Amino acid sequence: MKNASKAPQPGRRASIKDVAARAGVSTATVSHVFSGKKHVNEALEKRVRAAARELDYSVDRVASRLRSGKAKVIAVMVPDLEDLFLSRFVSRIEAQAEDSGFEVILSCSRNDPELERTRLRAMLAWRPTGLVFVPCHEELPMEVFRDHPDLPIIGADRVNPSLTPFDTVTVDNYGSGWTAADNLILKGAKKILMLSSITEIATIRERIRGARERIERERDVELQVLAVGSEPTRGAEKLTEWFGEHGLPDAVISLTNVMTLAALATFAQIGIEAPDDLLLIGYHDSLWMTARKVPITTVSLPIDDVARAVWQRLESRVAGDSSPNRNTVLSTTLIERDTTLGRRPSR
Amino acid sequence: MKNASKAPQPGRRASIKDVAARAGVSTATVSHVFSGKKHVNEALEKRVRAAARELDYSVDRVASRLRSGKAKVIAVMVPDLEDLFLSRFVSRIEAQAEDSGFEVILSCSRNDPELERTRLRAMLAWRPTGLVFVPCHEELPMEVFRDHPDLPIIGADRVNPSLTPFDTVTVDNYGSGWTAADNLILKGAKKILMLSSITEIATIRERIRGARERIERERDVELQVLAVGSEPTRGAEKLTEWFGEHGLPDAVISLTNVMTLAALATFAQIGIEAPDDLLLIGYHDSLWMTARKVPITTVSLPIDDVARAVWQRLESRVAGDSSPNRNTVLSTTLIERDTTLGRRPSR
DNA sequence: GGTAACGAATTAAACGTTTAACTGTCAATC
DNA sequence: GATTGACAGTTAAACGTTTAATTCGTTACC
Repeated sequence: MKNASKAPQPGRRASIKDVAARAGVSTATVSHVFSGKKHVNEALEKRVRAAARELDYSVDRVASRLRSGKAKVIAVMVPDLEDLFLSRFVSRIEAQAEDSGFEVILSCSRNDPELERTRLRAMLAWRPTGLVFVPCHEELPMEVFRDHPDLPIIGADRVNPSLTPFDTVTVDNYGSGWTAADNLILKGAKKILMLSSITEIATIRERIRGARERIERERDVELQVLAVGSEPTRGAEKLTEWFGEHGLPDAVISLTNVMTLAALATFAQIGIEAPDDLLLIGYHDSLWMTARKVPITTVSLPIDDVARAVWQRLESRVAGDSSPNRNTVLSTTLIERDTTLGRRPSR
Repeated sequence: MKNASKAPQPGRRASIKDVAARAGVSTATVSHVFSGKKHVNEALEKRVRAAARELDYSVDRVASRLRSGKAKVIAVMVPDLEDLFLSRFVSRIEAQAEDSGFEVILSCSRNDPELERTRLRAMLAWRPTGLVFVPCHEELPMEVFRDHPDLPIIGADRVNPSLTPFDTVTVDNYGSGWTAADNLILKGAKKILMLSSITEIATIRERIRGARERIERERDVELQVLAVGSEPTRGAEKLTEWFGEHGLPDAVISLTNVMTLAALATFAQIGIEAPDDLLLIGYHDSLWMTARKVPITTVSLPIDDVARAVWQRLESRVAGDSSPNRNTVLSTTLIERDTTLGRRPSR
């Protein structure tokens, strides 16, 4: 008879008590073995581990978190997981979190403030260590945060730093619009069209504002903005329509990836081509933009840097940093490719 | 003096006890108010809610889960979150989960079996209700699953149904390869090149096997396979090299999205074009493939259906369905566009 | 008026851990 | 050979909920 084997109830999972009983030690010792917080005799440790294996025991993090109050979990809330920027952002945050030993709980508000509120509430009920939050609306769900006064929160991307009572990391959308417009103006564009899905998103509005303020410095340049919804084929139709009414502009700035596709589809359909017939700048650089006969000039957003900065800030807050909120703004890069080249010699 | 207000400790979060004390009721009543499992007098309920609001109380799901044993949480493990298929898959699963009131914890193995093992262990320590698992390797981490014998698991996509002791939902990769090859053969292709990043992934191998078996039925058609790694520019170089050595094939089947980009980059660089100089079929239909002058023929993978089937299976398992494991295989669609058109009349 | 039946609220025992406080044991120090 | 300290292990009390069992009061019924 080698073990004081008290078999656990048939259906139940083995708990620390079962392991302790089987190994003939106290539950405290078992806990010490698995948490490594106190040294235990080698022979004992072996016995404990053996017992655990035989019972298919594994620590229940829920109980552990309840008692100790500590758990390495961060919550991530984004408005749209299909968005290229956001899905990559989530991927990066996830990687950093895991490398630092954090678990990730994920939620998506699908651009619905009401959903955002309820899902946020549900996530935070798990008492995560921190929250990475990309809001879907300027109106933040403050009552939810009020219920969690000590929760470190880092806002990212679609956030208005000046309205946000926590750290933020954003991209210089204003500057990117300015730069794009500036580039086109220098190439002699007089009539510029900005193409967006919707203009309700803060980041998009900033891009437009940047371009507009640059253009206001010129007397003979005009800026138009066309919002066509997020459906690319429908967008292409609307753009065609617009071209019919207003004539071809000198340049198009498409404010999202999908809008660039809509623009290209339109161009192909009505038989015009950048840079011969107009100039084109897209937003959010992506592999397919370079693998074409005429690679596309784009504004590249520093996703990886945003993720890094967010994580860094979060780790520092979690570690107890209580300095005033900081707004980190990262700048974009205009990657100049063929669609903004000077007109090519021969057509 | 309207309330027996016993203020909670300064730093501490308010617990159910604090709320109970402040509202002058028992903790059970507070619990009933928030869980809705038992009716409580309207006036009392009001008092409880008021007290909760004043104390910024919200239920601690961790404690609740510990006591009740129930929690609606599902774990999701995928090998790569930047992959278009997988990130969309995760998005869909997440949406379905949330709609059914489940929380999602997410982890990414980054194609590393060791990471997969440890992260899986960490996730499952939270005792989720179910697991959606896209493995990174044929060798499944069975010991981890052994520790959680009652956990419903659904394997998806990169999984070999015949080696898997749980439900699976996969795509008919074999059939897709067969169909693609068949299509090209009917158009007279004699020399077909399959372009992949790596051939270690089960799904990729199946696609190749499908094409190979179709081609073996012909006496005068040959199939070559070229693996060029997952870096697109490096891939383009290798492909150029290959063209130099072996001459142009009649058709290229690029087995991933990124490989399609590598192929297009190569074509652009050496000045050839589909379908004039060779035919091209890509995998994984994506918006940018249609918004070109010559839209690309692709094998479309039914991601949304996969996600739906996975979720359906999971819900049924969670509900107690103990029927034998089922392997669901969804078929792909070849969307024929311009890159496999018969040679165009004029060049 | 007595009792049965019911509903609403309370009591107190869990759930599976961690951990402060405690008990031995053994070796080192004077 | 007492005293001290260090170390290894145990005891038992939490952590914040849920919930079975219980109490109490009210109403309904004969």
